[in-house]
Amino acid sequence: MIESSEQKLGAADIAALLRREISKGFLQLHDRLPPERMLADTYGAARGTVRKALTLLESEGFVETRPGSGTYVVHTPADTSSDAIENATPLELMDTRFALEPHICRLSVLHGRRADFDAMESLCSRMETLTDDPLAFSEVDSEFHRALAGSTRNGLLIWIIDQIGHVRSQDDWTRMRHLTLDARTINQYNAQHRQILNAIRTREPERAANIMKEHLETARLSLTRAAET
Amino acid sequence: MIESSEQKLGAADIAALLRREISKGFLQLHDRLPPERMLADTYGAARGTVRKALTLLESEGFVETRPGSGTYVVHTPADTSSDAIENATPLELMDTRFALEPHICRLSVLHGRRADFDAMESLCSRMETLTDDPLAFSEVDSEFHRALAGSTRNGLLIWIIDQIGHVRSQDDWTRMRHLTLDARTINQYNAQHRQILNAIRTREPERAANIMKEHLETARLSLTRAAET
DNA sequence: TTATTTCGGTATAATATTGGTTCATAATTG
DNA sequence: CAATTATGAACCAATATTATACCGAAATAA
Repeated sequence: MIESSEQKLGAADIAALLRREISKGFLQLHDRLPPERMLADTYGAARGTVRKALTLLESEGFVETRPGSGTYVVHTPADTSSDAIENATPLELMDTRFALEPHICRLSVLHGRRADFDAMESLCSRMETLTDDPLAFSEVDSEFHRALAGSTRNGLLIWIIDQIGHVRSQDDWTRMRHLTLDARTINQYNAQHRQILNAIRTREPERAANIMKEHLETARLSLTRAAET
Repeated sequence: MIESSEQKLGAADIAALLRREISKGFLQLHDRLPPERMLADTYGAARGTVRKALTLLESEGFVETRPGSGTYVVHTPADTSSDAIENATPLELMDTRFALEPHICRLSVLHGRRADFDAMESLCSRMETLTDDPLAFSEVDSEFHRALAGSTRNGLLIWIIDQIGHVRSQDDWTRMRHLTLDARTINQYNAQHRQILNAIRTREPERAANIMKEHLETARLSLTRAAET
């Protein structure tokens, strides 16, 4: 939660805590939860509140409660947020983008529509007003690359780009990324975005792909530059 | 509205912050947000402002607010995962492989080890004994491409290849795929696999990538050929 | 086996917390 | 300047939480 250090816990909060215990593996399949009265004690809540929390978890399919016996874990956590995404390194991400994005440019030439390009154009314009706000810039930058992927009309590719977008927003190294984003670099990015968009508009797939490669090379450089400091 | 350092937060800003909390997983599905009054306090805004932000998030479908109870997270962006994979078409998959696999060849040249190549070699040998068992062949074929991805040592790429491997095993069009796999086609694939592996072993990234493109083009052709029948 | 303890299931009334609303005032923006 | 937006306080209605008591099912010990 956001800042719930010393706050009275409600049923939803207790449910949230237990949900995390389960998906982190501290409470495993078929484990029995502590008795309601004990949970009430450890969380500093009344038994009725704990009971509501358990009812919530039961309706979500996490636990099963047997009268007279106890409450048991029934749900093995779905690996929604996969390790590969959470532990991906910046360099792994760069290599992946090197694989995907130039070809995405080619596909955009094939399948993109006027409206897609117009949307990307307006994103370019917005980015050009953000040369001294690295944080806002990189958010719009993500939107641009997402819009580019969207113009391929390829649901699978779009999904992949979305997934690795979650990597990009990973805390500890977006920070690193922002360190390297001075106004000069941002201007360079903006110019490259425009060139890519123009090449796609004029239906030059290889040129678009090549500029994208340059663009990624620029990004990789500023990344390694940041890693050295 | 450009400065992000230390400024009074508007409704849109607070909405953006909360949206980030949700998409980063700090606020998970079914979690209850802190009470409006507390949010107002932590963000240094009036309750009415927080309230506007929450209304925004509710109209975007991120949260749901229940009078007398609280505001709850009802949407996490990462849970759309399986749709894209389950509904991907064979052609979408081909385009995606066109994006990924040639570059994977290049990375394999950079990061692959002797043991990786030996493993791929033995897969090649096994495939060459399966010219008249399309089903077994395509299973080993998947293994080969997976092993190729593995040789990049890039966890993110490997994960992506694994994911789209689930697409390839989709029932109704593995059937379509097997229709096109006569002995002649399989022999062609086998030859291309060998060529790719050799190019990687001799450290020729571009040649490996180009043969992979040919390989995929061959696969695409036999796919469209199957679709016409 | 029986007796005892532990556990969840249920009920109740008083109290606390939460979102919903309104309004006059101050601040910010164009 | 005018217009929009944020503020802070008050009050209302809906809901949650608490504290307590008692019941029946299940596990445990004699």
